[in-house]
Amino acid sequence: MTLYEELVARGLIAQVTNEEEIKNMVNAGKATFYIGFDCTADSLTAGHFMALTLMKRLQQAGNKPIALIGGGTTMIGDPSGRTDMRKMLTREDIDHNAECFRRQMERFIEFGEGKATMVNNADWLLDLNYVELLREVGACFSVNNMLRAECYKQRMERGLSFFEFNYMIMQSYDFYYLFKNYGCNMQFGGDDQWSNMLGGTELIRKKLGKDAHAMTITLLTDSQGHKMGKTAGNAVWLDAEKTSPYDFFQYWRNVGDADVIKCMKMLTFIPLEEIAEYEKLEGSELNRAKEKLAHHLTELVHGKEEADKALSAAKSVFVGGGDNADMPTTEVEQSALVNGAASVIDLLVISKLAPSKGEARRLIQQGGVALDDVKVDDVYASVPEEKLCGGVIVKKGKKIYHKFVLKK
RNA sequence: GGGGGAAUUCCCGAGCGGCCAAAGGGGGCAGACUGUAAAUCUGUUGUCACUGACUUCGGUGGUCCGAAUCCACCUUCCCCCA
Repeated sequence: MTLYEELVARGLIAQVTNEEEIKNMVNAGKATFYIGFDCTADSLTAGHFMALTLMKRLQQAGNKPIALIGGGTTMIGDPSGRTDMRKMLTREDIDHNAECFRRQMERFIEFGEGKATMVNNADWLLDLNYVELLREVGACFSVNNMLRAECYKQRMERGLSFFEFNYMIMQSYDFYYLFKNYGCNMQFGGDDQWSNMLGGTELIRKKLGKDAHAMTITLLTDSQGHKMGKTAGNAVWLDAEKTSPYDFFQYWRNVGDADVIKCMKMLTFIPLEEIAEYEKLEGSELNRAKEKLAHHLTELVHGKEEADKALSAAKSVFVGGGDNADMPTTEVEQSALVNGAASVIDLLVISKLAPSKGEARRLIQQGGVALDDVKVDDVYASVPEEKLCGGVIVKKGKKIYHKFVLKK
């Protein structure tokens, strides 16, 4: 099976400019492609992850990846599919975020001479001269067409500033710049980037009379059409500090039945034949597939050791037995004790299991909290110091377990 | 430049002087049912010292015994005319 066939089989490809040419180029390892990452946060997310795996797949087949950090474009913010303007970030924030991205990517993609390259569009975008740019590039864009672009649809209803409107031009310029200076002949991106990417191929055609290609990756959505990689509106981060390996593992362990196989195909490097085996599973047997998915992804992002730990911690909690040493744990300060005991409400708040005392109280009232597997029915319940020394396990809801130990 | 609207709790959206911590929906959380799934039903969803108090309705001042609701100014956005 050729690389391109595999990408199709995994359901990764959404749209392409010219399938035949792209297929041949990619299969032959002749593509130099780029994917842009806007650094609006200090860590990559599960959403970026698919793009990273794609870069890796292509790199393995001999193609040359360019990871573009959007130090310049982030100064504007992509309005695609958004209903409101992004908050403006300072240059310092952006530089910091770009650095964080670089570190995370380096663990995943091979950079270096003859391998992947990393560039930052701040290096060329920030020095552009306005009038010059208008004459050189602006002349190539039709406002009429831009307004018709899918990515601005939503914003047309609520208002789009000229500032953000320019995002497409910046992104197109990136592609043009990389084409000229790095021989980059293809761009990848999320499917929501399609219009922006076409802007680039068009610019290259108009300015240089050459063909460049674009290809978008299917957006990973669950069976209800929601974007995956978020919990309650919060991103699932690749940074262990922001999303612990255990939580990362749990996120994938908990995907819906209808989504496991899709996730396996799109995110993992598990061979398709093996996935086909998992696809035969039904009902509760699918839990095996979920476990595999979660372990595989956690291993890719955090390493085998962390993945094993997360698996064993999850097993100890949900199946019994196993080792609970790696369960998420909070060390309770001596100062949190009142009369030699820590109230359950305080524990819930300290560990952020509950955002406020009121919420913690409600959780207990609704029977959502258990202490060492015994339901807590008193709002004022507390854990005595002796017991806390040995460690207690608090269960919040059905799936969240957290260990508390008194800090020595 | 002229005219007309709008800003409400996580989101959408009611409220238009006291009965408003603010309807309804979405989302979240919890309970029941389950397979760490989905669907469904129920409860809950500002903070705290929780039968009470405190802080919230774009911002700042004002009117009033009393303001999310009225007035003035400011900020941002939308629509129409140029």
